[in-house]
Order: sequence, then C-alpha cells, then structure tokens
Amino acid sequence: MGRHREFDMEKVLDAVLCVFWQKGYEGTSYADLTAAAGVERPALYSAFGNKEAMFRKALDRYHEKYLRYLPEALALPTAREVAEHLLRGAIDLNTRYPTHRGCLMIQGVLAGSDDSEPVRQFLVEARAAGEREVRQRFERAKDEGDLPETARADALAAFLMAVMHGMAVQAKAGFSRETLEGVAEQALLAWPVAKGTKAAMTS
Amino acid sequence: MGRHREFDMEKVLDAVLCVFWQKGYEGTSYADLTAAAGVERPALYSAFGNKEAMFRKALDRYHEKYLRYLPEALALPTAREVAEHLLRGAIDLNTRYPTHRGCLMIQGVLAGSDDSEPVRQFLVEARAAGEREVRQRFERAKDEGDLPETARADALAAFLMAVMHGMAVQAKAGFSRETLEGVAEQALLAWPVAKGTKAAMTS
DNA sequence: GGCTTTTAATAATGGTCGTTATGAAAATAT
DNA sequence: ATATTTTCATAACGACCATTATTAAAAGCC
Repeated sequence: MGRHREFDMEKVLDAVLCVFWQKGYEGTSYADLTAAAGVERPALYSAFGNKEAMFRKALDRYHEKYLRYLPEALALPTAREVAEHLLRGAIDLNTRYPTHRGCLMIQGVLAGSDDSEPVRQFLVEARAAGEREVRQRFERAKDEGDLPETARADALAAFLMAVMHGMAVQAKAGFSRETLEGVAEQALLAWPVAKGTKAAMTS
Repeated sequence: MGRHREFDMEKVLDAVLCVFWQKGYEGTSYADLTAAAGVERPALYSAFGNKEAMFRKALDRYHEKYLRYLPEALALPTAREVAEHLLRGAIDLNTRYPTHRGCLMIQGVLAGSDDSEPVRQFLVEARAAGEREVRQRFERAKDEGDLPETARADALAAFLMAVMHGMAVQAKAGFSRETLEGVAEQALLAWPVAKGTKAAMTS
C-alpha cells in the first residue's frame, strides 16, 4: 500500500556516481547531487540514507559497472597478460569520460577533511584488498612456473598498482590516452619472464 | 612606526604548510589553520591574504624546502642517475613525516570542489612544468649519447612521474618505505641504456 | 605624556554545508 | 468513498565555512 516511487533508482544512482567521480566525496554537495539526479534532497535520504551511505552504494556500483576489468584480468592465464589487462583497463577507465576522468577510489584515498576520514579509511582498505588479489595472483603464477622463482610477487603487485594510481592522477591532470599508453608500455618492458615459456622464446 | 608583528612569519608558514599537506586544500579550514599556527584568523589574512593566496605561499615554501631533490636530480650526469634520484627523493618525502604522508601537490591535483578549481588548475600546470623539465633533461641525455636514440624522452618522463604519483597515493594509504623501494626498483629495471656506456658494459 | 599608526583579539557577517520537520499529493486497502 | 500509508517538494534547522567590522593593545614619533 502507499504511493509508488516516481524516479528510477538505478538512474539516480548512476547520476550520483558520476558526480562523486567528478568531484570526489568531500567536494560533492547535496546541491550537486540533486541537480544531477533530478531528485530532491529528502528522496535521496530516503533512498540511500546519508551522504556516506550514498557514496558506499555508488562505490558498489562503480565496482560492478566499471571495475570489471580487475577480475577479468585475474582470470587470464599468465601474469604478463594479467598486468597488460590491468594497465589497459585502467587507461580506458581513466580517460573514457571527459567529464569525470581519473578514478573514483584514488580520488577518495587522497581526501583530507576530518569528515571524510571514515570514507577515506574504507577506500584505503578496498584499495589494499585489490592489491592483495593481484599479489596472490602473481604468487600463483610463480607456483605455476609462469613467473620466475626469483620474482617478488608483492613488489610486482605494488609496482603495477603504483603505475595505475599514477595514471589516474595524470588522467585527472588532462593526459591523453596515447600518453598513458606510452607509460604502460614502459612499465611492462621489464616484466619478468620465466625460462622455458613461450614469452622467453620470443625475446 | 606602529606596532611590531608578534609572531614568526616563517614558523607560521611552516605550520600552515603542514596542515595543507595533511588535509589538502579543500579539507583544511581556518579553524585547523589557527590551531596549528597559534595565531588568530585576522593575523593570517593580514599576513597572506585569503586562503588561496596562503596556499600558494605554502606551495612556494614546499618547493624550496621539500622539492629540492628535483633540481638536484636534473643536475646529475646521467639519465639513469636522474631517475634514481627522483624516485629516491619521492620515497623519502612521501614517507618521512608520519603526520603528513604523501605529496601536497598530488593531493591538490585530485581536489574536486568547485571552490578549489583554480588551485587545482594551478597545480596541474605546476605538475606539467616539472614533467616538462624531466623530459627536456632526457632529451639532452639522448643528445649526449647517454640515452639510446630509440628512447622516447616524453614516455620515459611520463612513466617516471606516474610511478612517483602512484607512490604518493600509496604513501597516503600507509605503505612502508621498504615497499616503495621495491616499487622504485622494479620501475628502474627496464631503464634504457645506450651502447658503449659504462652501464651497458656491466649489464 | 599625548598622538598616530600598526597589530591583536573578539565577535559578527552572509553563505553553504549535511540533515530533517512539515504538510500536500498520490496510491493501495477496506 | 473513506481511511491509511507512502512519497513528494518546500522550507527550515543548527553547524561550520571563508571573510571582515570593530575595538582594544602596543609601539614609534613629537
């Protein structure tokens, strides 16, 4: 019983996500959110709770809709392909939309106000979880003989993520896709290759 | 004639810089600034102008006091040493102070509110200027035969800066100095070396 | 010591922040 | 058709934002 919701919940969440993406958590106001969503404040509160809860919902959607390339990458057969797919995916995501360049998560990790500290902490942990997955994937690659025994999975994962984060910053600073592709290329030049693999043969 | 200033201008600027470093431009309030500087609001206004002008002064000091490693690096004899010094300097700066990790500039580049857009734009340009200097240094290295003719100075500079920016993000996320050293090491593994140089002999 | 000039601290400005009462409109249930 | 329930928009809430009058204190000049 009762009245029905008049707005499309998914459309609103997408609009909210875009605003957070563009302006960051602490840079986004309810004025921005209502303008983008075409829905008044109380509707946002009844739909999501407060600003922090809304951001977390937006973050979930960000993972589902835009960070798919991460599990995709992890499922590839070799560590080298994992790394390539991660870099390519990051470039694509960071430069695809002219209105909101860069990465929603990285932007939030660098937030500074006291109010946004809980959100920042959450993002720090989420980022660490992603890196952990990559590291574990590279450890598996060592077990499978796909990375050399001498390779350090933790350092490779940290390095790869550093390049991805750096590209997010550069994308926000206006870098072109082509420039970022040059960055990714250089990053992969020293990728370790185990003896006896196809990759080692062609080098 | 008239009363003398009672506070030490340099000490206040240092305190202001630390707050901006910790909380970013848009995350810092005058309450934070007065608490850290031990000086009331009007004194800050008479000394610096408004918040934006104060941030720019803090940025100048940041360059003088903490970004010295950049011109230092550029003055080194080989491109390889330039890159090493840049990475080492970034690691040091980003992890030295537990209360304000990361990089003041990178934090500002990712600011999102409408108010901070002028500051963000300024930082984007300052960042680009730094990268330009590195690129030109690498072009000189090609002329001097220190980098191979096939090397792309722009891609190398962009790559190096990407790693530095990524390390700033990771430092803000709590990474240890040792982890970042692993990142830098991996970044340098594929550094191009011209034939006939000492570096090429030892490899 | 009086007069002027500069700095200092208190406190108020208008504006915007995130959040929430309040009451009208719409839809189901009886 | 009436009562009940839920959503909607208007408008208000206190808190904090950057900025600035206002007034008291301190230091140089005569």
